[in-house]
Amino acid sequence: MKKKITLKHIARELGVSISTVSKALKNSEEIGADTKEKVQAFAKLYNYKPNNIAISLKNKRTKNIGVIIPDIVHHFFTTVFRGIEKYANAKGYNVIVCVSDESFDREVINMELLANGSIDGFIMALSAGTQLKNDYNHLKEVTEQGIPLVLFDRVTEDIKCDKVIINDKKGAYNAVTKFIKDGRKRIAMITTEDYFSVSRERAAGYRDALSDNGIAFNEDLILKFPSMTIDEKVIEDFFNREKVDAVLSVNEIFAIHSMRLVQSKGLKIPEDISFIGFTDGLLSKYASPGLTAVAQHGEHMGEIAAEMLIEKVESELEEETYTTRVLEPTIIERGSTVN
Amino acid sequence: MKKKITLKHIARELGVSISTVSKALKNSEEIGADTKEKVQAFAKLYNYKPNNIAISLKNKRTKNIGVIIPDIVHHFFTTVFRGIEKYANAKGYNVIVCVSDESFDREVINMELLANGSIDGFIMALSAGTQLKNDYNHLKEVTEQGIPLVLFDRVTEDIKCDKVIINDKKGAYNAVTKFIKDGRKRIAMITTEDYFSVSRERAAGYRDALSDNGIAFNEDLILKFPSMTIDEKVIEDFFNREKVDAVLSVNEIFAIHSMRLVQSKGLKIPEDISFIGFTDGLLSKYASPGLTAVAQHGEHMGEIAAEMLIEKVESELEEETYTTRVLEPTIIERGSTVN
DNA sequence: AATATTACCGAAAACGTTTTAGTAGCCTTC
DNA sequence: GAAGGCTACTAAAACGTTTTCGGTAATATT
Repeated sequence: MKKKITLKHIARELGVSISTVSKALKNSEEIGADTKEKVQAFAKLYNYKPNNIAISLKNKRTKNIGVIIPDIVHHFFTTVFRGIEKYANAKGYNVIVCVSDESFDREVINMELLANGSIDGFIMALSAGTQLKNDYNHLKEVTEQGIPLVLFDRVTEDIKCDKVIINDKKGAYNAVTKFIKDGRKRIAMITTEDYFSVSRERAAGYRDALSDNGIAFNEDLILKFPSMTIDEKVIEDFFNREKVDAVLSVNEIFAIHSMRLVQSKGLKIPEDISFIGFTDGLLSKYASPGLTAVAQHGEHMGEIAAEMLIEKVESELEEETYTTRVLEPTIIERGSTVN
Repeated sequence: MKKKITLKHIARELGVSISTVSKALKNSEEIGADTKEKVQAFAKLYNYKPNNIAISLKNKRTKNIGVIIPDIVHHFFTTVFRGIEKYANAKGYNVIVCVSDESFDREVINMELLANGSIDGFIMALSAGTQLKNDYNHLKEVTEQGIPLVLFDRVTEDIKCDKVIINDKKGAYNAVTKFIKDGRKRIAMITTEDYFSVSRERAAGYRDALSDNGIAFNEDLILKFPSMTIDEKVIEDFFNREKVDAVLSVNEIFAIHSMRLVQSKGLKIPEDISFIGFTDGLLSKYASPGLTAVAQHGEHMGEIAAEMLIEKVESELEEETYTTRVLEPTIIERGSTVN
């Protein structure tokens, strides 16, 4: 087993001091040409690579960024993650991921763990538990320590930091407007409880689009699920009870389930009823018919988040200016709506 | 901004030595009760948390494990990752993820980056590029340095290390056997080129099942794609040319595409043609009809990989015994096959 | 009263690196 | 021939811990 070689080993072997070796490897002007050559050759021969941990301790910079997301088996989050990873990697940063599993406690634990020197900054989307509890002290602590933080997608007004979100309201607004243009009258919305910031925004867009087009808001056309899990029965009851000709869903799963259900009842998509779902994921693409989707551009969002974070990490001055980047959603039209 | 407090600060503030503070916080017997109390109270008040980096440098243990996967926006890999993260987290480890993007070069770069002290061990699935190039020197270097390595799913015989795979051959064998039991005669296989270890195994299982049941292998019924991307036209030609009544696909995407195609040609699933796909992901679940799938139990695989790795990391002795865990695949029956 | 024991605490090294502040030795220069 | 200026190097501190080894009182033992 070849053990890792250090500056000390090289110094001893070559009969010079550690500082000489360090400088020689950095091609410092202070060191004579022959010594430099000797050291560099030796280092190459023994494949010397500086120890990251020691450098981190010295510079108080880890070149790691911490990402905390509610779930990793989730198309949107992985897409954002890919953007983060890509950008960070290109800038020489590594990414440490922790999954909060939608739990407040796990979010707090993971944050505290990473905040003790392991990372230079955080990128995160709030867990459901945290949004429900509405407790952001763990975020506050971190920012007060001067650790940069970027929130994406699931954000909160309560914390002053950089944020990047998509214009969920506008996404919903555009989707509903499209339905109306297509002549739809009874437009339903399938959503979750309001403690998700995104659900709130989308609901607002839905209402605005209706009222801007002179359609009365009808509470009966809103189907709310308490969590991300679906109750097949509830969906069935809803579609048996209400006559709807268009459905806006806050996620793919709800949309796909509903589509299958109405199809099994003999309705034709998009002739009898059309669908638009949030998040342009695999399911939307491969459903039959394809599900028209509000694309959230996760990868781009991730890149921007990483860019904002690294910018803050590398800027020495601690300005207290925080910006929120709002990305524009786009509608990807597929077979579930008339084009 | 509250800066992080260190042992030195506490020591100076309380007029004791650093070692005393360190020991007091560990509740050492060497320290007097009143001093301990004083130190602990002060530490709690100022929310002292030891610096992870310093501890890592001291112990030569980072409590980080490096995961390198070909793609993160991929259901199977994220599932495995969830298993890894769960187990590792429970054991007090963090996970650093790097994405090779199926590229040999990026796999090498990421490995070298992490191998310089950032992690205690690796868990990885080989990139397509690496398998194609058949060059495993970067893995060899790492293992020679005594850094534990666990390969999963996409593995190689050329490296001596712990591995965890599913019995791909048996998965394919069982799937094909099921087709035959259901009375299918012309069983096609949609796969990728052979340099993926998994594709090779699955092809072997396919052939074995045929021959064990006295069905002649027919090269014409094998559709091979050079990569993960699909050419719609090629699929169409294939199904126009060959009359098949069952299809085994090495992944979901190929299967879903084919299903949509044959459905558009008026064939009924599963009456006229049945389908089984590898990887029990979202698409299989939500396709119509649902796609019968060979489940790979990714999360379990991830847990096992993490368990094997941490076991090696924490065992001082460097035994040279490596084991390969083979997980059994199971078939999840859905509407794409007759039950 | 001399010695042994205990309780409590501190100094210092170590992990591997970077960087500041020197310090030799040699060469100019007037 | 002394002052100054280079060149080429080294010592040592620092980052924040942990841990070993001592050391010094106070107390206990003979």
